[in-house]
Amino acid sequence: MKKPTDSELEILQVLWDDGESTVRAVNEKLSESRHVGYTTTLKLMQIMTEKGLLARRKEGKTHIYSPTVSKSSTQQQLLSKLLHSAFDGSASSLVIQALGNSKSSKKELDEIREFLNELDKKKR
Amino acid sequence: MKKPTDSELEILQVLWDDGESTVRAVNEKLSESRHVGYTTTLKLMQIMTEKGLLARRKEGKTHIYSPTVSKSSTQQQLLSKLLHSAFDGSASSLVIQALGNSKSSKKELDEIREFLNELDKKKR
DNA sequence: AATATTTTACGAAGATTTTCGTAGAAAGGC
DNA sequence: GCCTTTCTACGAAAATCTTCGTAAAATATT
Repeated sequence: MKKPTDSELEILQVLWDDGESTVRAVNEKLSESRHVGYTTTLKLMQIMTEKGLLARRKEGKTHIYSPTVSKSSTQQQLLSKLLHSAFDGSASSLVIQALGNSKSSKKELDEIREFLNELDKKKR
Repeated sequence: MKKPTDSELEILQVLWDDGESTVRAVNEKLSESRHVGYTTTLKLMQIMTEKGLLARRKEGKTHIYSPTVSKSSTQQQLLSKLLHSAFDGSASSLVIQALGNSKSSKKELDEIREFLNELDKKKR
């Protein structure tokens, strides 16, 4: 499956957050942060359906769209792309960069430590 | 500064690895992994110079190019973009995804743990 | 000096992504 | 039923990114 474009990702985010939605609903959500015409959103969602990123069913006169790809698998895909294109495939250097420049809370850092321990367990 | 495109990033990688280089050298490096015409690389590097991503000086008849942006700041830029577009700004979830799907060595994991401890120290 | 090679500059084609106008179909209100 | 609103389909313009052909300038070779 091909990587979603930036605009496509925006739409996926809305659908992951809100669940299946009409074009109108998605467009209104997007319009909160920037101007975007209704038919622009419509066209993108039609294209995404052709590509297989979205599925739709008809309800009355409108279509209701839902994602066919999961959030985590998409995140994985984008992350893996970045890992190889910008970090020479070194996950640890990516992770350290990510942590270095983000003000993560103590709680989040503990969460990560916990995760590291589990990984270790599996390794042993 | 605008995010480099995929092709631009490839070129930056060569220059970060090898240091300042001619178009020919960059093109040869790129050609190791995929076919790409000499003038294609030339054109891209000219555009990157216009954009301010590269600088060049003349030596004899050829130009010698060098990056004006650092690898780490570019990584940071791309990471931050991904963080917000795909991970709702949650660095910990990005990090956990990154670790979960990469087979990092014990040593790398320890490196990360070490980094977490330093972050904690600074937090206190 | 004539010829060949290398490099640059330019422009434009091709591909992809993003945007929206227009027309027509579908539904609802009067 | 007729008018208004909402939605879809289509096509194409605009923007960005990628690719390369061609020609001219600079240099090297013989």
